[in-house]
Amino acid sequence: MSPEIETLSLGSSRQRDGLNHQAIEDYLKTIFRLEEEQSPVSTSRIAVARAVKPGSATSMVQRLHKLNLVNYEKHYGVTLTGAGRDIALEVIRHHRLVELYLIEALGFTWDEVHEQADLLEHVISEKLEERIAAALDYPEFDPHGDPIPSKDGKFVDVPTQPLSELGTGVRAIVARVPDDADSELLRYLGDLGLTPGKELMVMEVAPFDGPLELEIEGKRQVVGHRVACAVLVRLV
Amino acid sequence: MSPEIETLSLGSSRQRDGLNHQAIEDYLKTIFRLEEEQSPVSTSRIAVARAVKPGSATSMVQRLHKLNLVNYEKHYGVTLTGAGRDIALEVIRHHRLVELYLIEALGFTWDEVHEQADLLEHVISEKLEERIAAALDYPEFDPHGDPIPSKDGKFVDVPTQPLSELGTGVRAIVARVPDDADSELLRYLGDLGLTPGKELMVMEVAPFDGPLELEIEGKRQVVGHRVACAVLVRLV
DNA sequence: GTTAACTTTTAGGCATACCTAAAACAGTTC
DNA sequence: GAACTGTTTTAGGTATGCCTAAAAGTTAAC
Repeated sequence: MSPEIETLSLGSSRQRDGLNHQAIEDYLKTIFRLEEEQSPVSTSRIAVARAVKPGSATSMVQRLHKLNLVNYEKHYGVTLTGAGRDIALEVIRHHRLVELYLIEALGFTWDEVHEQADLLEHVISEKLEERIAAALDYPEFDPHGDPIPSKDGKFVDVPTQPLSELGTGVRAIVARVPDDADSELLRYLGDLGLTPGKELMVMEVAPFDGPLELEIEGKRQVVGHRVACAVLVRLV
Repeated sequence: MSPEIETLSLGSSRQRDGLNHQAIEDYLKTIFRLEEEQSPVSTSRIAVARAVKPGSATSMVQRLHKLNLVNYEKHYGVTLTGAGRDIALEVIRHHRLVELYLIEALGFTWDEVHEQADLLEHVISEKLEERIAAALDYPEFDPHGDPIPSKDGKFVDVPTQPLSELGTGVRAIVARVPDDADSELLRYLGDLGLTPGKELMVMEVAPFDGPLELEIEGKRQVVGHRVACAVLVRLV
């Protein structure tokens, strides 16, 4: 690791060297997520995901490239370097630990935590991260079912598929729900019982992207197609 | 309150309007503290306290003035407006609540919390602030003995004096220790038993700013003059 | 192979928050 | 009241991270 990269991974470095690492960390996190969908990542996908103009994304990518945090070839795409991935995973680890902590220790509901965690993730020192992880007994998943990377960058990879793709009669367990969804959707999912770990059975699937009828904890529920797309499940 | 000020007091506003409120909040906090010592506050005192050049302090003061957060007359000095004071007190409340929380809930020691709290204080939402305060049962003092302002901006004002000013035979209770001191000093004070709430008696005072001999919890301790200046006490 | 449609990059601007260096000012001394 | 001293302000410059608008590049259609 070059000296700059070393500095980047320290929580309090913003104070010392004047760099605003929040923007860098947010871009790396975005690129990591987009790479999971498809790699390499185009600058336009980054622009859309970050809600900035294409030119802004390109110039930030060029900066990340100079810092050796991404591989970048113009008109082709972007991938994270090892150093970039390390930082992305650390920020994601902070985010997911904080989300779980806010719920477990401070009584937040799962629809409230995402925004607050987006702010806190950038200012968590190594020590605080460790204390939070210890208080939660080193959890592997956050409240939305997303895996929490360990300190060495490893995390559980559960193969999942959208609930919307299941056929009638299939049994499955809710694995993940979107963590950045608006609160409305998460509260709705919570009311339905569609939370990570819950077992469900598909009773009926209406054609042409119609609603699904589910049985969850003995209760029959009907959910629309768009909602079913957002919920990832693993088969029993 | 003008619309800008309203926005300023929201924790997540940095995301929305691109303003970096951290700098503004830090300046307001600094001015609040300096006003307690002496009001109005000169731009040079601000520059020293914030470890920036005089010109930088002046230009930020001019900006705060435009935002109606400070009263400012050039070559005379700066005072906080009501709106500026509100923001300063909110940030201070966050800082002190977080310091106490890190110690009480996450096992930090009192010499470790200041730096982390300086980062967290700017990203605590109203809701998180409330949950932390509730978890601590709405405390009135932080671990260093500094009063925690309530939501409506009120806080306990304990009249204190430096330990170094006491005469032989005087009994006193430790009220406050510097919260931004380096960890070394705080650990040293902790080892001596010079923590808020502890009762002490001055056994002997050496002349010419010499050391003091104290009795704390039945043990005799000798502390140097510079250390005694840093500890504020109230008389029994 | 040229054109059209789209994506991507470049060029030039703006606000924040710092810097340095020089000019302006205030308060004191002679 | 003129000169000196130290403080304070102004002027001009840098880096970040966004913007808009125009240029350049890529891909697909004809």
